[in-house]
Amino acid sequence: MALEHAILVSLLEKPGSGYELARRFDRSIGYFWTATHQQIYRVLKRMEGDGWVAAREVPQQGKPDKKHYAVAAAGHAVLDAWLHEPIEPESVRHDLAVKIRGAAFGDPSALMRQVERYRQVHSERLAHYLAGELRDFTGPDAPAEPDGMGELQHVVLRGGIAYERMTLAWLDDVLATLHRIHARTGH
Amino acid sequence: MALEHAILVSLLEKPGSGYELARRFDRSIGYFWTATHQQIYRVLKRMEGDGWVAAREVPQQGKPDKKHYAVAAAGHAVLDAWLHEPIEPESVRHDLAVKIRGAAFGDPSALMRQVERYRQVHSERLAHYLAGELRDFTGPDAPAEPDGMGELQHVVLRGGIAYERMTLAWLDDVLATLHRIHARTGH
DNA sequence: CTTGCCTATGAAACGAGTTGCATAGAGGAT
DNA sequence: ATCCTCTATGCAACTCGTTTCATAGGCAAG
Repeated sequence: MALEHAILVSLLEKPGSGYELARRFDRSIGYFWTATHQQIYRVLKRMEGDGWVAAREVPQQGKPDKKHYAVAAAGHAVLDAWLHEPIEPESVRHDLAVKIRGAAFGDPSALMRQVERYRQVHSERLAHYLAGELRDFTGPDAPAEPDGMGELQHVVLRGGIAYERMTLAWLDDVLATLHRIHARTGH
Repeated sequence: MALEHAILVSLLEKPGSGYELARRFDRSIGYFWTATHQQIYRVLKRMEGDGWVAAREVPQQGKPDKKHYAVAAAGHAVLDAWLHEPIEPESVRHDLAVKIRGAAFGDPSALMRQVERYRQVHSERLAHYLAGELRDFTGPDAPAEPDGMGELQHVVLRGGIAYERMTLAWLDDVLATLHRIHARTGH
């Protein structure tokens, strides 16, 4: 489990409240790591108890008070140790792959409609990534910070883009295969 | 949650015991869906109670008795209904992406070693997929079954191959980026 | 003026997945 | 002789993630 680490990285990139973190996990970070606000609040509280992060109460007008979090020295050490640990293999769980193999025992045309919708989602996600890349990394402001923070964010985004392109090409392959089978078994 | 559906598909492709299923989930099916024997036994028992699968006790000599499962009519109906449901977006959880962004606040060279090991794992996985493709789908026995079971298994495998190729190319990109940053910040 | 959304945090219950342990006989290795 | 591995199933405890609900003020739309 590494939600703690994802929170540490996000807070190092930019400190903020649990609520702000939850929104980031719905956006940029959420493309490769999902978390609900419940998880974030709970883990954040534990991390504060362990001294990984330090909270500062910020009174606000018109809005509820918020707790502003920043990474403490202990949290920094934890992250550094984690970077030295081996990368764990992702635990795969692809609904779609199961459905495709299941289509042999059901109605392939039913699946085709769902795959087309799914393809649309990934097509939009790719467009969104590309727009983000243009905005944040390929524009006139592509500064070479010494820490390489932006450069590393960019290479992760390029990974997302490569993933979406690969997925779209594969979904076309899937659709062609389903069509072929449907044409054969349909009559 | 769709472990039930993964089990149904696997049992339709070939009926068998919980133990056999667990081994399949460590092999072919495990490439896109992981499950331990604990989960499988528990879910299998529930599915039997719900009438989705039917069990048959098979006494064996020298080995413990086993329960041989096959999909019942109700299970077939459940699977068919599931195929009509929309495909849920995968919940992403990429340790590596978090680590890469974390490398901006730690030691990039520590991460490089881990990425190189990780690349090795994916390289081996690709080789394994390609060997499996050659063995099961590209050999002399590539029969056109009317139900398209093998064809659908093949397109899922092609997805795995495409994923590994994309990942390897991206990992090279990641390594080049880490090298660049390390060279810049190292001195 | 009431309904609904946004900010901001949190409790409680539930469900799914993981880990450790237990049983038990057959067979191979040291 | 002893240890390890494989087949085959299962219980119990635990962790992690999801869902539902609650509070509470401000703001905008109808």
